[in-house]
Amino acid sequence: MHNPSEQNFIQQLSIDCVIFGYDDNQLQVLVNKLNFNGDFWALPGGFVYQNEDIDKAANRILHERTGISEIYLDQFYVFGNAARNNLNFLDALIALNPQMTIEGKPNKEEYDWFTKRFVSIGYYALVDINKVVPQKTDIDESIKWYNIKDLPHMIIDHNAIVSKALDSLRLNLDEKLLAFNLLSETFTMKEAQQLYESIFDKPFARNNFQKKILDLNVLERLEKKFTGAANKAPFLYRIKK
Amino acid sequence: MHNPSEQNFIQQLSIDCVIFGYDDNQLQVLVNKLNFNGDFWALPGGFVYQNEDIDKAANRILHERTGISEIYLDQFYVFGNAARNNLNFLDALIALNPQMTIEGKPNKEEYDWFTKRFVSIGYYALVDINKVVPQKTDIDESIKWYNIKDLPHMIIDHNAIVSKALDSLRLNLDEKLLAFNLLSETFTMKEAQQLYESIFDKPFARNNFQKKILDLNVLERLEKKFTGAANKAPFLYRIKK
DNA sequence: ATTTATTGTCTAATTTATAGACAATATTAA
DNA sequence: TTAATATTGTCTATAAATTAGACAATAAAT
Repeated sequence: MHNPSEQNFIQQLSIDCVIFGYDDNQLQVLVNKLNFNGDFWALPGGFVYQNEDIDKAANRILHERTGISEIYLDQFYVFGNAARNNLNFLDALIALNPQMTIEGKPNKEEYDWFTKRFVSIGYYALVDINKVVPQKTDIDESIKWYNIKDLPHMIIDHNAIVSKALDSLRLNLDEKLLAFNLLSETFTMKEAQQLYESIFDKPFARNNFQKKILDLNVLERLEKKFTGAANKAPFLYRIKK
Repeated sequence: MHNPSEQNFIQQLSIDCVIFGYDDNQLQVLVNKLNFNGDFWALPGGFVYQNEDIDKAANRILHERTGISEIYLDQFYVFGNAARNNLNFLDALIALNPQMTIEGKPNKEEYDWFTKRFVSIGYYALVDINKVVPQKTDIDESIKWYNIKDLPHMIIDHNAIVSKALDSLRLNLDEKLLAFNLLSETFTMKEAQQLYESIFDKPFARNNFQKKILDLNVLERLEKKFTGAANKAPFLYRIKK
């Protein structure tokens, strides 16, 4: 990425994406570690070009980091406290990374651009974790899935952003049939139930969960899935076309 | 208001407020008519100072136009299409208001500031219409309550903003007990029911509505309200302290 | 053939929501 | 003074939805 202060972005406006996946019976969130000395973690984010819809910008950011698009993505909240800026983060970063400075001083334009107060629009995305190969950008040392219960401490308010995104996910899960975006194309009822249990962090009764999901009338039943386990094989389901 | 391009606002970011009231058995929205030649209506809105939380900015805007604060106010959506700007509106305004130009040209800084693409954060507020005396600012010719079913055609996407605000109001009405913000301090059950009916634009059964509301366990019953009508006098209620 | 763990589904019990009914009552009309 | 009228408050009956309990079906191991 080039110096954003030289690009045609809207100033002081950013987008932060909470990209949810599901693996290992747990909700996962895509987090990148910044490619600098020091342990700086951040949500995938970016800025909005002057001629770009904010939804398109969020899609672009999602595509950059996951290689996929046309995925469920929705804004959920705007984080706009006056004190919300990169000052502390950037000073810590520069202190640990003298190569960023010229004769001891950071690039002034870039520093000024970054350290202003930012209003950030939070988007959350739901992806099939098997379809995503997380992509580093040149500011990333790594980008990885983290169990939502075991996230690293991230910069600024990014941990709070994840928390708010989870609230929104829970609120909208049923109404917008969001859960199936997190599963593979075909799945068993047990997998769907475990996903619900991990999202809401509470158990569901098996018999009634199955009824509730089937009563949605959005799934079609496919062949059985023989797992080799010593019991009745479950059916596979997928969303009706 | 001074030329906003000379003030310390965040650029290209605005706030638009959908201020809901309730009167005449109908939801009402506060709309101002701009103090220029031509019929330009707009939602109360404004910009965010560099050192101001976005929630504080929304509160300030609300207070400017209604004289009240500490009222229910919440962000509900961000409107951020790339094509979202004041260009058409401002050109129409200038064409009808030659006094805005100097030697046929508008103030360039102000014009440039206003005609950029704006990302607008939508807030909705719920007020007791009896406590509000709508306040003109110096850009307003008038500011008035309009029946939500009979709003004027407003600038840019303000009519769509109201529509989205109403969706959010309906979604959150029960969960956050929002309705009582729209009523006077004391009210009858019938008034509460009529409010619900106007918000959802559908009838509620009287017996079950009363049960539902009382089962919320948030109201206390006061004395009867003698209206002079030839029938049993209804009780007054208010929110428990 | 028997055992085991899990799945799919049925029915019963409980809770919640909706509909119907009626007594209470503030005023008007007789 | 009494009856009529319109509306309010609340009760009960019915219907619908949710939750809990039960059991047959079955894939593989014993």
